[in-house]
Amino acid sequence: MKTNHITQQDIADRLHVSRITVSKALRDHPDISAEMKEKVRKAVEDLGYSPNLIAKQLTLQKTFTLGIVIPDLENSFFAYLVDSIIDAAAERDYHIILTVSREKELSERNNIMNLIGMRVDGLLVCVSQHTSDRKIFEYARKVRIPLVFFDRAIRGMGFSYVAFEDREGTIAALNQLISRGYLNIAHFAGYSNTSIGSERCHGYKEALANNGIPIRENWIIEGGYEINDGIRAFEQLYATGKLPEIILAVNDRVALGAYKAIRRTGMRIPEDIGVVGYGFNESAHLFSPTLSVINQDPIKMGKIAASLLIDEIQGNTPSSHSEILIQEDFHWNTSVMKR
Amino acid sequence: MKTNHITQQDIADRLHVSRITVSKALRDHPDISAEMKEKVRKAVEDLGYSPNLIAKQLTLQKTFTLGIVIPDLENSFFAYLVDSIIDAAAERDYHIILTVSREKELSERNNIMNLIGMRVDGLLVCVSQHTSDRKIFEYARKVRIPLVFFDRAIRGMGFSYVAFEDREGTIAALNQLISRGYLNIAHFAGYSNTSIGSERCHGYKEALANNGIPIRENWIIEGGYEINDGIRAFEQLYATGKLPEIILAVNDRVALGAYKAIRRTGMRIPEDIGVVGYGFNESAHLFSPTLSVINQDPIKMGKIAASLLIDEIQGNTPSSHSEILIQEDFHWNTSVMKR
DNA sequence: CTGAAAGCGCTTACAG
DNA sequence: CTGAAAGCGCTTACAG
Repeated sequence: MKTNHITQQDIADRLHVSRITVSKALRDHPDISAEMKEKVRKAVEDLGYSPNLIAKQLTLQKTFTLGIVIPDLENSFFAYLVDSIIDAAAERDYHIILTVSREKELSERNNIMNLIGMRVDGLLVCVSQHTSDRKIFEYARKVRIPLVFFDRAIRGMGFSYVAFEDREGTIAALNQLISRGYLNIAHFAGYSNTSIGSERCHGYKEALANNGIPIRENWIIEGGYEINDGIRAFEQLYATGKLPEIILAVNDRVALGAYKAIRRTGMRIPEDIGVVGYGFNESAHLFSPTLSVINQDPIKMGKIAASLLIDEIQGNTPSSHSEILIQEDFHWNTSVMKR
Repeated sequence: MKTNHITQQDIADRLHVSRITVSKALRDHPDISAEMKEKVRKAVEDLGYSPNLIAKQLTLQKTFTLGIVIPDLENSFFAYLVDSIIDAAAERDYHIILTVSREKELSERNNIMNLIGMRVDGLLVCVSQHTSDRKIFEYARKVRIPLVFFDRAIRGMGFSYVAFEDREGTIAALNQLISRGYLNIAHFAGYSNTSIGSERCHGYKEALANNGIPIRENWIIEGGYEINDGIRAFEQLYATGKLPEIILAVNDRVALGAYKAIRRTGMRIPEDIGVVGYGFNESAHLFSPTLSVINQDPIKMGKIAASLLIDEIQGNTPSSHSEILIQEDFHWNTSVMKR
């Protein structure tokens, strides 16, 4: 069964005018008389006309659509982020086509090609963990499609980038903890070949070094971003015999894994050991005790990335290669004892 | 700065053939010689040709795109759902345009109109809580666009619908609890004018009635789907003086609110009071103690809804008005003491 | 104030 | 094996 859409021609036929007249009336062109516009308005109503945006896009060579590429929607950080991108885009009359790479480089590539094929006006991408080939981004560059990276980027290609001031945020948070007397802090790290993993780990090391605290290599446990990685990391740490006062987990899923593993040993949070993660308020409050976090606001990031991209699309930007770093602040919640 | 896209004409020019030849070669048409196809393939590579899907869609009168309308992406149930729709759609070569209504009827209407304007091949919608006007859905009917409701629907309009077998699932779960001796069960209900709220509440009442347990009206506390609603409900219940053994919360956010409010009183879960919610494993395991849930698998729902819709689009379906109910099973986790 | 022409980038019968 | 014609539904100068 075919769908049943009315065209401008149908309206024109009914009113015995040309379709150009209808097109103009619809866009409130000064050429057209008020009476004619009113007639058209009525016919639109009666017939249930819905303008074919595809045709409009082809004609205008603009789609008013943004393509998003994210690694994973099941991570609530990204869900909030996408939600805020949708809002920010809608405010400026853009739609969103959403694609998910599932952290696979191949899907990422296909998604970007498809989005370019759909002629989205711009691309918002958070690269997958394993992306190493820059070819697809060189292609994006070649066809001159505006592209903004957020949260995770391929650097040095001249695309704009929105990220958190991760290293600074880490240092500030740890300084605060250290000044309260917490000198024994371990780090469950991500991978050092991702910008997030390496920035956070560097921040950790720098903070300790700045405060003259020696770094114990077996207190830095590298290995992934999932719940199980947090469990494994704690087990490994536990096996060393000597436990820290606080664990700095590279993200909230790893922190959750740490919670689970800690509980299994019978230890209590925060009395026996404290946990600090990176995250945002809504997700920190799903933990009990509520997770202390170096705060990363996905809503703020989404807004900034979307408007940066739209500015580039509309040519409001001086440089098309801005790098925006969002400040982080430490939220001291109940997963760390107040001192 | 304009984008820089190659067209079939550009390829034709370079190869000194007509664009029709190129078009045919690209779709592997038998008309075209193997050598010519090879030449075209090479030119595509060299020039970086990316087919303009907009033009293709206009010509074919098909977009291979599904429009999604959900109330809220920040609810992880929906995030998982959308993710699984994206996957299921991708498997059959469909894209997704995602819109979020934020539970507002007006946004919902605008989103649907836009999606129809974009000429998506079909619509997947979960109606907002407050939708009362059917006009937009009558319009969808009129233009004959395939539409499948999921999770929440406007009934009686002849659209297909995928939902959970909520009442049965509730009854089965409560039977299990009652047979273990839990006779005092309260219900934090949603709104009775939403299908979810009323189905769950009916299931609750029926289960008690079936087991000859009198219904205490002040143990049914109606009022919303958010964390704060759960907090408020528990405070109200607590004020009555007489507490149940188990609280059946209408969803996981309300359950989380109950957790928080319970903790504030110094009571322990599950020793002093148990909590049961509706949800899915991934979200239940974010709770500690892990939440016992009447299981609702968003991934299953997404897959079913997407393939039902695509079947309707492709005309593989006998009736375009199927109603699919997904079975629920009870996951007895640590938020209720084992008896 | 109204309309004819050309074009956006593609595909699909139909000829040759 | 290759191409000319018509069309998808819209918009935008340009005439009248």
